[in-house]
Amino acid sequence: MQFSKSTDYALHSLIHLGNSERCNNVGIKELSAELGVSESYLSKIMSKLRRDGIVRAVPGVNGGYELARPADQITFLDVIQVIEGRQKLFECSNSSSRQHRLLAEEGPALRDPKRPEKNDCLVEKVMYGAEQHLYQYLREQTVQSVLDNAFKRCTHGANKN
Amino acid sequence: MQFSKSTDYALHSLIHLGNSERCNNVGIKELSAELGVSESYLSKIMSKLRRDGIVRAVPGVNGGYELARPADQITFLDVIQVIEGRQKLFECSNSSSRQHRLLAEEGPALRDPKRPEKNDCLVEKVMYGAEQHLYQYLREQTVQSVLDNAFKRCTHGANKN
DNA sequence: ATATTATGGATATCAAAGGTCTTTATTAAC
DNA sequence: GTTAATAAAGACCTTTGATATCCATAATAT
Ligand code: SF4
Ligand code: SF4
Repeated sequence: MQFSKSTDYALHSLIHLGNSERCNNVGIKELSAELGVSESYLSKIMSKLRRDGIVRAVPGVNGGYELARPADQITFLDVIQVIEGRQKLFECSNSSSRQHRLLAEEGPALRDPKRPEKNDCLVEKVMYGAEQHLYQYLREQTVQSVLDNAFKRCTHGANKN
Repeated sequence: MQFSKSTDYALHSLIHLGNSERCNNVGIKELSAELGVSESYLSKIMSKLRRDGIVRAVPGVNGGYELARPADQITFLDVIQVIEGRQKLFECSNSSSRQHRLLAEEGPALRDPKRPEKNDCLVEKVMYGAEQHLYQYLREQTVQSVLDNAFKRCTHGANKN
């Protein structure tokens, strides 16, 4: 249960793009040098980000990447979901076991009344809650907020001396 | 970014143990049949849980497993950390890159004053926050709470008809 | 003693992450 | 138009980790 290196790279790339908004179109060469990751591999990641509308890309001379929208509208959750995929945090593997009947079909009379037969699983419900808590937090963290904090600390440190 | 099947199995095993507190010592055979998982594999998982003090085990005739402490003191976080390990959700892979200097060493004068040079990384700080949010939620979810909910739903369904 | 049960190690299998290389398509500049 | 620069996409490889099985060993009740 850990985020992949690709997510790491994607986040750092976006932070660099956000910090280079002056001269648009940052090339893969620059990103690669900045992060210390091979151009080949990093370009794969950038392509993913482009397909998902996080960045724009233009090929050719003086081409490169730029953020597709303001940095304060690119959340950590956005990035993580692009790179890691949108699968659920927990996916039941054996819903046909005997266990299942106890936890998800307990009330044999509770079936028809109102709601049909949604996800009544109690374990999944807990895990779904965990997912939502995590996502809610990650939705509030943006590329811009990291840049702001870096800037804030910089000036604050300067003032202090 | 998904919990492993092992975590799934571990949780279901513990739920079953918690539900069978009457007749102590549930054998691996019973657990295996209940979950539909091979005895070999499941026993590995149970061993892990035992080494970490989640369950007790006794070998020999009429041996088996039982919860090592009350079900309301076994949290989802406990189980997840035993099975998935205690690694951090995000671990920086290239803290020697140029990027790093911008984000973690920005204030060149902020070094000595008070705190030495702790984890000043802004990205890790965000991810650590995510981890704490997730963990806090998972700490509140116990094996017992799942059982309670199952029981509650059962009786409620019975009353309704 | 013997049957039963958990433990630990060795090993096999498979999918995914991580990474490289080559070819193609697109653009700017000459 | 030609050319150089650049991103995109696909084929490939390697390493790692999850999943899973089997067997030999230790412990326990009868
Ligand atoms: S109770 Fe939920 S998690 Fe367990 S087997 Fe049924 S659906 Fe899956
Ligand atoms: S800024 Fe943080 S995450 Fe980025 S390279 Fe430095 S330590 Fe790692």
